[in-house]
Amino acid sequence: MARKTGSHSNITGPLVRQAAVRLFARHGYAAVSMRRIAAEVGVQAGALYLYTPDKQTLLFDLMREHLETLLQAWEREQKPDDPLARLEHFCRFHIAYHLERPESVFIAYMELRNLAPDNFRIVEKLRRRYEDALESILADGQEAGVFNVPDRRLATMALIAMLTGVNTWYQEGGRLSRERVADIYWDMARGAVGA
Amino acid sequence: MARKTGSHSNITGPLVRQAAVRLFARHGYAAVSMRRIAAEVGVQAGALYLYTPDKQTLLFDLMREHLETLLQAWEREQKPDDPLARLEHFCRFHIAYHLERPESVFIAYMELRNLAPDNFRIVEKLRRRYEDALESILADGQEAGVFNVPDRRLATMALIAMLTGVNTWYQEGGRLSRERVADIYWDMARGAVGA
DNA sequence: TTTCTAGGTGAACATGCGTTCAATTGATAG
DNA sequence: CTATCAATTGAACGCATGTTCACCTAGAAA
Repeated sequence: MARKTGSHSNITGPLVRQAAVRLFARHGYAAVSMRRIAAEVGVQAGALYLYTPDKQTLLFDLMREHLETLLQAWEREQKPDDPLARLEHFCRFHIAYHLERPESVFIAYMELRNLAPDNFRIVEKLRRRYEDALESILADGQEAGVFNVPDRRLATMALIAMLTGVNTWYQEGGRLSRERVADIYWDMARGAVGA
Repeated sequence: MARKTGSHSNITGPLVRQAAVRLFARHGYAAVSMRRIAAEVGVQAGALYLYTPDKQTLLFDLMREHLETLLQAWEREQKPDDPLARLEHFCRFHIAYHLERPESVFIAYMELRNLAPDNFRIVEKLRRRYEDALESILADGQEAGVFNVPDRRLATMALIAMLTGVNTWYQEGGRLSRERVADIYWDMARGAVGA
C-alpha cells in the first residue's frame, strides 16, 4: 500500500512539523527519533524525508519559523507613541504571544545547544532582533526621563527573562486569567524600570 | 591491564560526576552517551557502573545534589531582620550562588523532562522549597507594608526567573563585574516589588 | 612470599538510530 | 482504458546505544 486516500504533501508536511513540535517540546530533540515522529503522523520514517532534508534541518526550521513569526507579529502591532505605553504594550504582547504557543517557545529556548553552529548563529541573530525591539523602547523612555535604568542591556535581558518565565508555570484554567497575569507582570515590569 | 597506579574509587567517583555535569550541560542528557562520559574520565564505559546504577540515576543524583546543596547554602546564610534587607540578601545570594556553578544550574532547569516521574516529583519538591524561601520574605515585607505585591506567588516566580536569567548571558571577564550585575538586578528587583 | 580484593577491562547483547532507495500504489489527466 | 507521477512503503545500511559480566591485575594485608 502506498498513498492512502486523500493524503497529500500539503497535508502531511504540516502534520510532520506539528508532530515534531509536540514531541521535541515534550521529550527533547535528542530523545525523539524520526521513527517516533513518523508514527505520530501515521507514516513510515522514510516518508519524512520528503518534507525535510534531515532531522537537524527540521529542528532549525521550527526554531527559525517561530522567531520569524514572532518578529513579524511584533512588527505588525500598532505601537503607542508614549514610551511608558509602548513598554506596557510590549509586555502584554510578549506574554500573550508566548502563552499562545508554549511548545515552540520551549523549543526555541531549550534546543539551542542542539543546533549546528551555522544554524545557531542565524537563530541567535533573530532572537537578538527581538531583544532589540525592547531595548529601543527602554532607550526612548530613558531619553524622555520616564525610566530609570542603570544599564539598558541588563534591563532588557531581565525583563525578557521575567516575562518569558510565565510560560514555565502558567496553566490554562488555573488560578489567574491571562489578562490578570499580564496586569500583574506589567506592574512589576514598570517598577523594575523605575517608572 | 586493570587498576592503574593511584586510581581509586574516591577519585574516580567525583570525576565521573564532574564529567557528567560538564557534558550534560554542554550537549544535553539524551545526547551524551555513557561511553563519552567514560572517555572523558579516561575509563571504559563498564567502569561507570561502579559509581551509578544507571544513567537516569546519575542525572537524578546530580540534580538532587545541586538543589540540596543550594538549600543548605541558603539555610547557612545569616539573614538580616528587615524584610527589605532580607530581599536584597536573597537577590545577591541567588546571583552569586548561581553564577558560581552555571553548569549544574543549567542541568537542573533543562533536564527536568528527562527525569523519570518519581525523580521529577522529588526534584520539584526541592525546587519548591527554595522558591518558598523567597516567597516568605515577600510575605513578611508585605505584612510590614514595605512591599507592594499584587500576587505573592507570581512575584516569587517573576523574581526567580529574572535573577536566574543572569546565567544565560553573563560572561566572566565581560563588561560588568558580578558585583555590579548584582547591584543592578537588586535595583530592578526592588522596583518590581514596589519598594 | 602468598593471598585477597577493589577497581577496571573489553567483548558481547539486543535494540534503536538517521538515512537511503528500489519498488509500489492510488489518484489524476488524456 | 491507459499512462503518468506524486506519495509512500519497507527493507536495508553501518553504526551507536545502555547495560552486563567473566576475567584480569596492581597493590594492600597477612
